[in-house]
Amino acid sequence: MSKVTNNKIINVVFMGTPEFAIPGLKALIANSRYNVKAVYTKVDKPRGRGKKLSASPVKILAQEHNIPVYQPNSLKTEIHNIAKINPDLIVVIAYGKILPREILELPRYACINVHGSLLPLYRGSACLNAPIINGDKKTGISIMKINESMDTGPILKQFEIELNSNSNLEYVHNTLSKLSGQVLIPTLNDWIDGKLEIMYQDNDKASYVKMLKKEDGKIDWQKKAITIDRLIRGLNPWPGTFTHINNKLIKIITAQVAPNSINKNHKVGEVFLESGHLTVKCGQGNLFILKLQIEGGKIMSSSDFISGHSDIIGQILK
RNA sequence: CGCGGGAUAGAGCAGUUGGCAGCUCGCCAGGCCCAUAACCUGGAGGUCGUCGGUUCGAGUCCGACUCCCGCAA
Repeated sequence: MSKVTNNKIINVVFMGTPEFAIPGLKALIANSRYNVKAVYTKVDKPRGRGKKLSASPVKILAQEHNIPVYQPNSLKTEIHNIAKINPDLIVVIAYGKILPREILELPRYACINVHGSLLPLYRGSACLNAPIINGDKKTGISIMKINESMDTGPILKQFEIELNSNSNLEYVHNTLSKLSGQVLIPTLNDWIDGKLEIMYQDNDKASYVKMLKKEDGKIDWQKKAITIDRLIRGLNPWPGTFTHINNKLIKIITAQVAPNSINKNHKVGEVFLESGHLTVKCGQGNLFILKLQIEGGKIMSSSDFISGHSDIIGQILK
């Protein structure tokens, strides 16, 4: 064990795909102790209208810095290539693929993952959404050593942020993403310099969140207003929450639980006006709809919507 | 060439078989009331996305283009 800080350049392979991984990759690129030798990201997929091929944010950033980009379908065929790169460290942020054991064993400072929840809570891919949907008071990021199963490895460090009744997915995503960019380098430094004690996860307290499907955003008006509001905050802007009126799709962008004082005789899912707000009766309580989006239209405030659709008052959403 | 919807007043929308450009909200001026996200009267605000075609006449029919959006990924 040496007390002298190791100033040797750390060769890094970075693996990541979406916007969430960008601050972390930027931090690595900007720091002179780390040398990003290669970037792994998911293959370009047809996205958007017209099904045009589009590159991941991580790929675009890597190319801007002339870092070699690899996009294999499976990492199993890449073991040889990564061994050739001979990284001291592999950093994984939202890559979207499982790393085979042989790769885990390659770098001497291991494979380190930044996960968007306070593990052992919310292992899995919907880790950003789950705390909001469940109404948690806090969430955060866990920087951990990857082992063979999903998000179960020992934790190097955790960083918390607070949530309140207005926190939405966009806030959690942006805040945690930015936070990961700030804390990644100090944590890696401590790890490499042997200053960290790793903490094993308590499997009894663990939970797993499945990958979100579009259908998860369908609003069930039978549920409590507060539950629906959490769902809306936890799923927007992506994958979004929606309902139907007259067989037309309406996305609910933002809402707010209405005061308890309203207690009129409406059916569940019925739309009515209350103090100028577009309001929906829920299984318990009422929900003010603040912003929505109709098929083919842009996001608009509910008051704008009412201007041209006053006939929806009294209709039932389903 | 993945499927589909749309562009009309500041905002949201309607506009039938081509025939004077409309509605709700907002805005401006005035009025009313103890009072209101209330009501009354008056007013401003449009090259109907762009270009071309058909027609005596096009928001409306035909063609091309630009932009926006839902599905799907």
